[in-house]
Amino acid sequence: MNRTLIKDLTHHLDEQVTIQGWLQTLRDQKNMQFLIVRDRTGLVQVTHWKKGNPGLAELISGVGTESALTLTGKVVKNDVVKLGGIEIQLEDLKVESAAEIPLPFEPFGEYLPEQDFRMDWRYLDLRREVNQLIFEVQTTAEQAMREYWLEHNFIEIHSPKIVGAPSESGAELFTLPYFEKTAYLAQSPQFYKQMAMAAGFENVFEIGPVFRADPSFTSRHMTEFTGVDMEMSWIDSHEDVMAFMERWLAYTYEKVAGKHGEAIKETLGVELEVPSVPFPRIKMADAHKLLKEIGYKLPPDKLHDLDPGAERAIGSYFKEKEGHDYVFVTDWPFEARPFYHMVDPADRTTRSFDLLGKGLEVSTGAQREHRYAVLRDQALAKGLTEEPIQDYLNFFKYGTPPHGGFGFGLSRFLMILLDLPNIREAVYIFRGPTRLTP
RNA sequence: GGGGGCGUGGUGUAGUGGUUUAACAUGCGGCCCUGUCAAGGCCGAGAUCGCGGGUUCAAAUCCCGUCGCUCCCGCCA
Repeated sequence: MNRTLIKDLTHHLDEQVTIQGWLQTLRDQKNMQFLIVRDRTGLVQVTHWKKGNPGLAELISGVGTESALTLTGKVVKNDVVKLGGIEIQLEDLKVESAAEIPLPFEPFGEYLPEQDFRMDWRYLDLRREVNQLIFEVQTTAEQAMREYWLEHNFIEIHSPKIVGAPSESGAELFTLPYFEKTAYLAQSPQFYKQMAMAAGFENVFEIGPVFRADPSFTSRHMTEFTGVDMEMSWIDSHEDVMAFMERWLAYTYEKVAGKHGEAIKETLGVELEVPSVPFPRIKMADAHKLLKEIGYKLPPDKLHDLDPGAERAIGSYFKEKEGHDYVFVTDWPFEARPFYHMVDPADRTTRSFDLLGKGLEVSTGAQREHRYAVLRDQALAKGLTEEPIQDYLNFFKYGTPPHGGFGFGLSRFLMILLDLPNIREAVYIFRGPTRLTP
């Protein structure tokens, strides 16, 4: 099979070609049949003069839209044709796989079913151009991230997703029967990437699944998502992590904008702007002052934290003030952070940050506490006991460099990048508290 | 887990107490017309209005319960 892609048809004028794709529209007339055929690269009109081949005409009449076809014919220039000014004069057609009639919904209709229904028929939903673009962008973004890491001597790791002990709070863990024991699905690669620091890998990254048993019903939570994690050694503070991260992210934007900028603008109406480096930074204490100034009232139980409304307020403040989509909120109080974040002796804040993108929390990072005794004491201060985290604490017994890193949500990043209103549009298959299929 | 909203043919909507044999669009089936191109025209099938109970002479419409979906909050990426 010598398949020609639809986007390349203009290079084959007056030649016989074979194309493969889906029937998007059939206009079945008295004398002529017009088939609009789609592959990943575009659309083309295929014409058939019925009297030339009545048998073929009959076959075509019975083909449902979205059937998978192989078509052979001659490419001709025809200015009358509104779709690209070319058409294929059909000679042969093979129905590789007929689509049942009717379809559950029309992926290319003038309106879309509600999201939950589209999720039921995700493979049809994904046929839409915008969805193909989203995952092309994701592919390019991940490649750019890897490129940047590899240029900076990072090692890729794949940490286990079946774990024997909680890696952080112990909440939000899925349990799993494991022979005679109970295991858990990893809620984070946190401990394992720190283990790589103890192992002398110096710089590591991992892109992999993360599981959270939190029954969260929002447009930005999933029970399984792809975590983008990295950890780097020999840092002085969280500032080193942020400085790396913003360049890494700007590099990713450059690559995505270069490859898909036009398509993104055309299909999604979003003008990609590569964020300038450095990103704005604001310390948590100052963020609280800022919120007071701009009149955002935090609930009383949020004295050491931010709520989503505050994050959106801070995001739009920096967008307006500095024209920046991203802002680091740094130096969080220990009360709002996990035990392994390093506490700065100067002001008792942690050397940590959240990265907000368009007001959405997309990443959390920190310098980690690498001193065994201090780490143990911080765990105890959080009410943890040593026993379940002893394996983790042991990482810091035999020479572990100062280090830090971040976790970053891949789908949340796509939401921010492409202005998607719901994380379910930014992930291949959504997993939520009540969504286990397809 | 707490709170709000929604649930009407396959799909998207209209209808918020009686004039509704539930309307419109799209899709589906049939016929007609035509090198069509967001094709057009005519006809047709398709919903006991999520489910259960109640109020009323009368319920898609009001009330209660329940289920489903959804958004917000909590929590986080």
